[in-house]
Amino acid sequence: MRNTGRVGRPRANGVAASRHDAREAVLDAAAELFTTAGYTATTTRAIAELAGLRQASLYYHFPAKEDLLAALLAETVDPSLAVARELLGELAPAEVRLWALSYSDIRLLGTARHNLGVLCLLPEVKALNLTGFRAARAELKDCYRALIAEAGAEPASLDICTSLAFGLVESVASARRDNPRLDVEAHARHGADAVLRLAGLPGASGSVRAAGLALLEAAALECSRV
Amino acid sequence: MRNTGRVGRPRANGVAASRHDAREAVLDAAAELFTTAGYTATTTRAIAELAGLRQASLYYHFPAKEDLLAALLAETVDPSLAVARELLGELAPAEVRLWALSYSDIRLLGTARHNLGVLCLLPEVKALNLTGFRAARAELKDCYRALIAEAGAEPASLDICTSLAFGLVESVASARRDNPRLDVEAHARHGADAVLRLAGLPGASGSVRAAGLALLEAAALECSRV
DNA sequence: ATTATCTATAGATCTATAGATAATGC
DNA sequence: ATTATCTATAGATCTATAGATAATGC
Repeated sequence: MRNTGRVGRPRANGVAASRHDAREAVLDAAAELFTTAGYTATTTRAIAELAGLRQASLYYHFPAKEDLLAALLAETVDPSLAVARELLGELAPAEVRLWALSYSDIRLLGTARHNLGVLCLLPEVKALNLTGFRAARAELKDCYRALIAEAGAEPASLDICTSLAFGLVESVASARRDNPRLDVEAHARHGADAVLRLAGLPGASGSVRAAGLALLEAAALECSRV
Repeated sequence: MRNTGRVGRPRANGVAASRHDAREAVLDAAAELFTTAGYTATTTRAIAELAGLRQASLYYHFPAKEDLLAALLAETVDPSLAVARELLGELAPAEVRLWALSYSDIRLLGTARHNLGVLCLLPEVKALNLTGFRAARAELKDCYRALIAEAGAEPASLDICTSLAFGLVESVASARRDNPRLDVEAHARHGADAVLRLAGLPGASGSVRAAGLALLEAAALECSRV
């Protein structure tokens, strides 16, 4: 063959893609299959087929199947963590920052391609040694804890409040799986309201919402998606 | 060998168990491994080893691996559904019944052996054809919806409220995995309070708690664990 | 005869590696 | 020479079945 414009042996299916695009296509296929069928239940052959190349060719882009999962998990938690770190340093009241963080996280999880949020809940994530992701998720949870504490919830139930808030936010992944046509924007607003209420804060007054949205927009934090 | 008191060829490891106990041991082993490693990642060999018999002997008790998962899922959702059906027929205010249902479900999920709640979140459950479980879980969710509606939440957000409440209740499974020493009783009380608050109900006053607990005790609903 | 197990294995995978190949780049 | 793929396959599973076996029950 001549002049496909790409180096390397052509694909069996004829499609040509840049190195970067090939990598993305593989990740995209893995995301779809991992989220719907599960990690172990998804074979490298199925991923390759969906991505348009042969099974063995995956290993040119990723050293092992586990690295696909690691890359996708990072893609899920890193943007959330970036927002959380920014918000921790802002001057707005803790209540407003907690609302903004909850809203932003629900939105990120709800709009990410292929419902990547469910990956966080896979047992394989705990069993495999995905240290980087686990540390990032723990740090994110700590941000919730810090904001809840600063907003003045009674300290006796701080851990429980944090668990409940974090669980509520992450549950958008289940909700989205149960109902793929979920109204993510509404879910995010009501969900963030709910986080304030369950933390025992007056919250959910229109002013907190407005301040939270303004805060995110000011810092252009919503666009920090990878 | 003579007089082990059990019919059938003795086990390789010498332990004798009744038919019923053998079945329970297999389910117990499957529960532990499915919840920690995942369904597909758990091999029938590993289950058998933990249960104390040979891989092929599983198939005397269950026709296929999938039936193990189905049995465990039923064990998880059936008690919750039984409570929900009872509560729908009670005369107490919807607010109290919603509190009681949330509290009871969080407690059931939080105290069940081996954190079976995480099974509901496995992608395999959606991919495989576990019709019975899926129907039961949908009915349970409908009970939440009915109680939230009856308690007077604004109808525009009924579906979202229901998703959030259901997600918050089920999230005890993640919380328990993150922290195995979780205080389930406290989590259940705060979680049920949180469900009322996120539904926009005044709730969480001591009187609702007391009435909810009394309602469960009166109907002896908490003991309906399989 | 019935029961509950066992041993052995068929048949179908699955992940990852080895090494060939078909492009472009120089 | 370098790059990105391919074909082929090693080696290790995994689920489920076939058929033997070692108890008790009658």
